[in-house]
Amino acid sequence: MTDNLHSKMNADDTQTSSCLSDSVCFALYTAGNALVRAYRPLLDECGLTYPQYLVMQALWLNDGVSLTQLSQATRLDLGSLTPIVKRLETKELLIRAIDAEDERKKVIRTTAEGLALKQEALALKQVLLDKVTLSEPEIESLRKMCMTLTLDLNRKA
Amino acid sequence: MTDNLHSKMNADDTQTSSCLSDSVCFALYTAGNALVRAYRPLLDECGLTYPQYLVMQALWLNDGVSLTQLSQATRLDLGSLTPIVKRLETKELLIRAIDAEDERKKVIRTTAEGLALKQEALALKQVLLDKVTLSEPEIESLRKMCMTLTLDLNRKA
DNA sequence: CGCAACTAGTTTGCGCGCAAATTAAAAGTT
DNA sequence: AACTTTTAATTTGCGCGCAAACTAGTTGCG
Repeated sequence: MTDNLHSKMNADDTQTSSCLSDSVCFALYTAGNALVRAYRPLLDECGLTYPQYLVMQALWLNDGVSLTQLSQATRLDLGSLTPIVKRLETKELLIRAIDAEDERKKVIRTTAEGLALKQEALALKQVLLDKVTLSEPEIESLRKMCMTLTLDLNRKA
Repeated sequence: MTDNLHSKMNADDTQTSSCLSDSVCFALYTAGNALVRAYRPLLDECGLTYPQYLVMQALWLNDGVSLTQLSQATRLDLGSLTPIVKRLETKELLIRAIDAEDERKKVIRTTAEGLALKQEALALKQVLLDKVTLSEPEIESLRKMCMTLTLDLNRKA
């Protein structure tokens, strides 16, 4: 095991508080980066980045939504989402139309080409899953704790 | 609870494999983003970004190392690290010297100013920790699973 | 010695992630 | 109807994260 930021904790770490808390931040940050990095070569085959993949997933579940709705579904910032969706439109995987009811809103709809990508893209999960040594209950527990953490950190108070 | 990408899973999710696997990716990615976002206003007081904070932490633990060693400690890419370290040098929190033994290597050393930041910066952890509703064992479990996942995903085979 | 192979670090290019400022349309107010 | 306020989306600026190309020392090997 190569030694990283937190693999060895000396005595005075207890002094500057638990050290656990920050260690988990480092671990989480690193795991997130590793995830996107691992997904990249797989998604390259589909011509997608990971955030773009998230957007397509959201649309496969729920098509014809506004940008704001898409932002809530993917938890991506609107300012991040606009260029991502534009790139997906350039790739002709979706279309951005103006909502007739409310001209501020856009209606995002997958194209046939975008829909066609669904089976291929969703199959990639298994490739990554096969590399992971965690058990299914552990993975589910990890997922739940990540979601709890996200909610906790997003809370204003 | 606002509905996001994976909070509702319909029947045919089981068809396109477990859906668990991908849900955990989404959760992990989102939690990582939430973490950095939550840290930002706190670290602003120290004039640091989260990756810059990681680098300083690594140096507080182990000063006078090469860029490559720093890359291993923080698990940050060398290409990411170079500009980060340069910015920290601009802020006069560290100094980049050339290793006399091997002129390819740089020796990164914290300044007095960089060291002075340690107590202030490490205290910020507690602020974030206070927002989190997970128990200490859960946090430790989360940390371990993230590290396992990182190792798994970085494995070549 | 001379030269190929390797290593440490930098640079480049692209796509985020997000805060802040901006634009334009809708809703509320008097 | 004329205004303020709110909302939806875009734009701008900056700092990553990383693959790929590059530069410049170092090592290995005949």
